[in-house]
Amino acid sequence: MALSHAILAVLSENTCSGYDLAKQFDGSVGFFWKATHQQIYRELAKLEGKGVIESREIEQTGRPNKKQYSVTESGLAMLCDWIAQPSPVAPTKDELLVKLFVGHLVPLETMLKLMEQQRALHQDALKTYHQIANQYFANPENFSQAEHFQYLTLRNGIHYEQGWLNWCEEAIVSLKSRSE
Amino acid sequence: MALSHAILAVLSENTCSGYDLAKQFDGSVGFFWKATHQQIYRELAKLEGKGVIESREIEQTGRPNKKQYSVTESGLAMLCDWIAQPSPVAPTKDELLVKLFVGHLVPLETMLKLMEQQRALHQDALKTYHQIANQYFANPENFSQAEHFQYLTLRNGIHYEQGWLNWCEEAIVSLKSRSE
DNA sequence: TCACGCATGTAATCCGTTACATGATTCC
DNA sequence: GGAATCATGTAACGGATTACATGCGTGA
Repeated sequence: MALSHAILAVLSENTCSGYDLAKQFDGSVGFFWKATHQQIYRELAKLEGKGVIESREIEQTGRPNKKQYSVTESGLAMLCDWIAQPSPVAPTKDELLVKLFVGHLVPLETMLKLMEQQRALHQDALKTYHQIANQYFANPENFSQAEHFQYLTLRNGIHYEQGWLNWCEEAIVSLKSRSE
Repeated sequence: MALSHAILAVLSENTCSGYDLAKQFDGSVGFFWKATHQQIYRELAKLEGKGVIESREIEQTGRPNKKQYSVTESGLAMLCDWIAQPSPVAPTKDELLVKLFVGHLVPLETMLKLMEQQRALHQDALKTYHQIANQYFANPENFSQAEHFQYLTLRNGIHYEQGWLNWCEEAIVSLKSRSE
């Protein structure tokens, strides 16, 4: 159910095509909600059927025409209703932790290698987030309200990645010290 | 694909029934991989078909008989192979962050209420994790290898929840200060 | 007596993933 | 000439969710 709301959310910011949406779900919003273009096109058709979004064909020269979607009044009402509902904590599904849970089944080096790979991935992610912060959110004094909210989601990502990095460090040290 | 591996992982620790598995996926392992009993029964049937697990009927008096599953040699090999493969970072899907992303659409109080609810949920989770640490992992010196690995997954949960709490604090303060 | 725990399952629906498909333009 | 970008979709499959279904035993 939540993909539909995520699409409404993105469309409420800037009306755009399925293709444009797919790109946003592979950056910005994609940091906390992923979707492929196939999911998006299917969902757009459904949402238009319900009347919460509407489309108009945009003629283009040189490139294929596109359908630009926008949120209707009833769609916006639906979105705001949804926002106000309490949200449960997002359940985690983490493959690495499943592996670690039975880490004693493989050589310690194998497990250490996995952990170091994971650490590198989280380092990259953190670096990306810091770059975004410097590029788009350099001066918090001048934020619009919308920017302020988006900045808070970025801060979440930074806390999250930093937390993972701290844990990776701790766990790697702990595994190494135990092997001696 | 990963549910099958998670089931193999749990079964490799202690051979048990679908019902018992379902309970574990609603505690311990469930902290990083959720599954309902329907998913589990379906997957068990598939895994038995492939020959990576096998079952034997346990007669019981007073309560329904149960099928006890255990991992076969080929199943264990498959599990160890899987563990050694590199794992990508688990993608996050977080409803609250989608809401926050378009938080300017609703009154600030609504958003603040959501954030405070979320903070309370993460406080509870952190408390639970600390209790588990005190109950089951009180003296790290005497850990078996298996316990050590499981302790590391618990430490991950603690880092994760603490990170979220820190962010909630920061975000709530930031939202409140901006409203003045 | 009524709810809860034990134990297993079917059925329907929905969501997510992967592959396939088309066709123009632009950049190297 | 070939790859990448823009733009939209179909088809098939598999994973996840929710509801429905059964039936015995135990304890409040």
